[in-house]
Amino acid sequence: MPSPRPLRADARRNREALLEAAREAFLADEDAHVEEIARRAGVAVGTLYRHFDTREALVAEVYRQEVAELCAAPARLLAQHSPDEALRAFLLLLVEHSAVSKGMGEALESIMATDSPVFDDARTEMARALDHLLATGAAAGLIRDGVSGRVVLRGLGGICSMRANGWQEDAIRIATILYDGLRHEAASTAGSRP
Amino acid sequence: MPSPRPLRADARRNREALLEAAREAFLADEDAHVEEIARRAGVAVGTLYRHFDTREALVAEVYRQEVAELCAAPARLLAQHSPDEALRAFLLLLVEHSAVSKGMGEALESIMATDSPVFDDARTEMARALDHLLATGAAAGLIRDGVSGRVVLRGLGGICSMRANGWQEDAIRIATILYDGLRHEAASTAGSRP
DNA sequence: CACCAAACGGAGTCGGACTCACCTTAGGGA
DNA sequence: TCCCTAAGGTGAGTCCGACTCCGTTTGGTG
Repeated sequence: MPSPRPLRADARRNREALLEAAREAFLADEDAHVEEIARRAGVAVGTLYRHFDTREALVAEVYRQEVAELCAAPARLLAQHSPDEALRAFLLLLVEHSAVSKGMGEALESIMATDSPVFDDARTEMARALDHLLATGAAAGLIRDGVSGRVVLRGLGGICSMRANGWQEDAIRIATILYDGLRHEAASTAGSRP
Repeated sequence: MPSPRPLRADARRNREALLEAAREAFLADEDAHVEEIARRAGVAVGTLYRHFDTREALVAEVYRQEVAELCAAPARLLAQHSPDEALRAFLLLLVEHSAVSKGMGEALESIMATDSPVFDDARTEMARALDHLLATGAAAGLIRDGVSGRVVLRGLGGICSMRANGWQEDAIRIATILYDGLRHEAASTAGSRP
């Protein structure tokens, strides 16, 4: 049940090459074609499709790795800052990450917009990481409670799906507004917790 | 310079039919094919392409009309409620509008994500409408100042680009958080105004 | 080193958006 | 009323990208 077969050496190498090529391609050009990615990886399209069912599956895998990296951030930030500072830092980190890799925004967007099982793990992991951050803050009375990581994650989707000019300043402002909204123990409530 | 030629009667009729067919098609099925839209309108694809350069141009026009409708809302709400209540009502109205027409979310997303001149008018109009709302609120001391309609609009993009299950409750919560963040005269600031 | 299942290559299929050469018709003028 | 003509309509065909399929190659095992 764990792994039926260990994957042949050349296959593993090609898989790696494809992921790397895809990452590069997506960073350079948002809608890179499968042929182009395969070429970069030095394989034929058939090989690409042996490893990834569809173009989207490849995209998903690349972004899953990216997201996993981001998921480690909240715990690290909590170790270094107060919970509310950690929250703010995380929001801004996310904006920065989006700036570095334009592809990232699309990833979050997809993660949010689909029910695809491909993204479920990433979503869950990220939500858990954020839950930790929010719960710690709420326990300290610094952040409003009753807000789940999943909800905040969706708010972030809006930040990262923007690619028009001047988006980055706007993203920082939105992150700040969200942060203030979360920190502020609101007079208004939004119904039962999600 | 106003209009070079007045457009023949049958052409105008077909144009209307296409827009109507497209609206229906997009409401029913997010990625309706051009053939399908043409069929619904009772014309051939060639006719569709005589009126709209690309599929996207057609989408843009349909959504431009939708957006124009939403743009009228802030002024109306201000006439009936206090500025902060009007703001909250508008945010929730937007969520509701998204619920009714799934296509709407994609529209806002596109409006935000592209620099396409197609959407410039809609964006500007909407931003102006929101500016009015925000400025009125700020003047009354009910809403933080220094926030432009454009910025809030981008925050809304996040609300409306969500289509996963349970999105609507989450959208309402995010709208509320944004609202609280905007109303709250923040201790923190987000740099100079955008 | 012989074998064979796993992996690879790449021409071919398929499904969309879009085009273009020809046909149809609204509507203005004689 | 009936041409005449340019605006408008048609739909088979092109193009282009994701994806498939089967003949060929190769890692790794006895």
